[in-house]
Amino acid sequence: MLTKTEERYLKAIYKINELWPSLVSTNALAHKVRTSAASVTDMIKKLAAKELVFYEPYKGVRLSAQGVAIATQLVRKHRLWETFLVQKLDFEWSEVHEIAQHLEHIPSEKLVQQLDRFLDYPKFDPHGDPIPNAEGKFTLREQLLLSRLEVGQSGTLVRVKSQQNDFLRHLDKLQISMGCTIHILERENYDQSMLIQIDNHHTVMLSKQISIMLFVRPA
Amino acid sequence: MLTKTEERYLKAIYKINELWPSLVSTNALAHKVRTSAASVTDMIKKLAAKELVFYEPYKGVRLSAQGVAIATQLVRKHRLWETFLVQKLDFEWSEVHEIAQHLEHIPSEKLVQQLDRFLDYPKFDPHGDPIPNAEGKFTLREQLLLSRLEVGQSGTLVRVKSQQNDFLRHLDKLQISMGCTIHILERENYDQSMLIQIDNHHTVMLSKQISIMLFVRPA
DNA sequence: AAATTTATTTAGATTCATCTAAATATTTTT
DNA sequence: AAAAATATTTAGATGAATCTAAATAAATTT
Repeated sequence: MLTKTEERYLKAIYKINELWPSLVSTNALAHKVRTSAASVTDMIKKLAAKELVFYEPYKGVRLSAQGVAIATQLVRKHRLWETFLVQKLDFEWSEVHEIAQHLEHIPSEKLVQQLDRFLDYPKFDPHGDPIPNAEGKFTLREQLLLSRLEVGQSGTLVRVKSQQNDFLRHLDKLQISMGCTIHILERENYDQSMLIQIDNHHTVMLSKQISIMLFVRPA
Repeated sequence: MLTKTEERYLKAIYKINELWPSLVSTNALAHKVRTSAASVTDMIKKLAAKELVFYEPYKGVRLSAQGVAIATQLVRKHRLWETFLVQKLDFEWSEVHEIAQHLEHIPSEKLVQQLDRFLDYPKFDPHGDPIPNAEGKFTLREQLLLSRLEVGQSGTLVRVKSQQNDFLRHLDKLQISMGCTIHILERENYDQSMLIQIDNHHTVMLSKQISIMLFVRPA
């Protein structure tokens, strides 16, 4: 049985590796779990002793097959709970990440299974992230960074790249929500900001910073 | 902010005190939280320093008003989660206690509130235990130990006194479930066992041991 | 009331996850 | 390739929750 902390590290390694597929550095991991590099080294050794990661001192760490399996189940639980909180308990998408961080560590195979069934086996969570099934498999959708769309093109918002509270609440303010249609009206060359129209309705300026955080399915 | 362990102790004191309204002894508490008396003494001092309990060395411990408030909220969360697991996720009443032990420590005021709403403000959990509301108040129903009913009398099962897995599964086997009608047909004098009829249908022998674990509302 | 038994507390050690500071390895700059 | 900067590991300490063993207090028995 793993401690909550061990699970946190495994999932952090998984997530970093998802973005940057290579050995995960001690520092990157320390940043992700908000602790010191020294603590990370300690924990990595523990996980290596349990054969959940492969570790080469000074080089970095990567998950073993077993480590991947555990991390995937954590991601599954996290995303199912987020879906539950939004769909059933009327939470905002900006509120659920933190609570799901706790819920994902509740130990019960049956709980996840029944939750999945209760939600009718959702494939994506409120942020558009894919939900692994019981076997750890998940669907990848066609997706493209909004910043890559050309002027004149349109896309449907299918995923956001950050769960940060203030980022999501900013999107709320702009009335940008999952599934909305975004049409590119203009693009400024000097700062890559873009003028967009949302759901054929209102028009807003989007900074590059934001446009690289949104995934769309091109129309 | 309290640790999960501190919360466990507070709730344990609350529950022991509920059954035996007096100072809670170190040993009783040690037994309840399955640890040593020495550990309990340590923890009690910590809780006393936080003014959540009043502690007299060698005499015992009792909750302060603040301690009662926290314990009551834990009971509330525990019972709401149990209700959720049975009503929404199709768990058996014998399976939910352990999972709820974990869920009750998830920190989020809004989570409890929304869960309560989602369940439509239930007053009792699957074992018939009253669910405190957000203010900590709960309803007491008229209830009587089944063992106190006379031959010829009937009652409706409204509460069970234990959450133990094997006890509840034994009731399942006897087809005794919450809300069923129990009619006393005979009582043996030498061991206080009773012959009962359930829902005007099948007939079984109940040992005293079991009859003192069931609360009924007399018909 | 003294002796014995039982309950409780104290003392000292252990494990987990963390920290800071110092040492060492690696990478980058010059 | 040497120097400087950065990243990583080691060493030693800390706080939380636990343990065992020993000391002490309270309750019970004789």
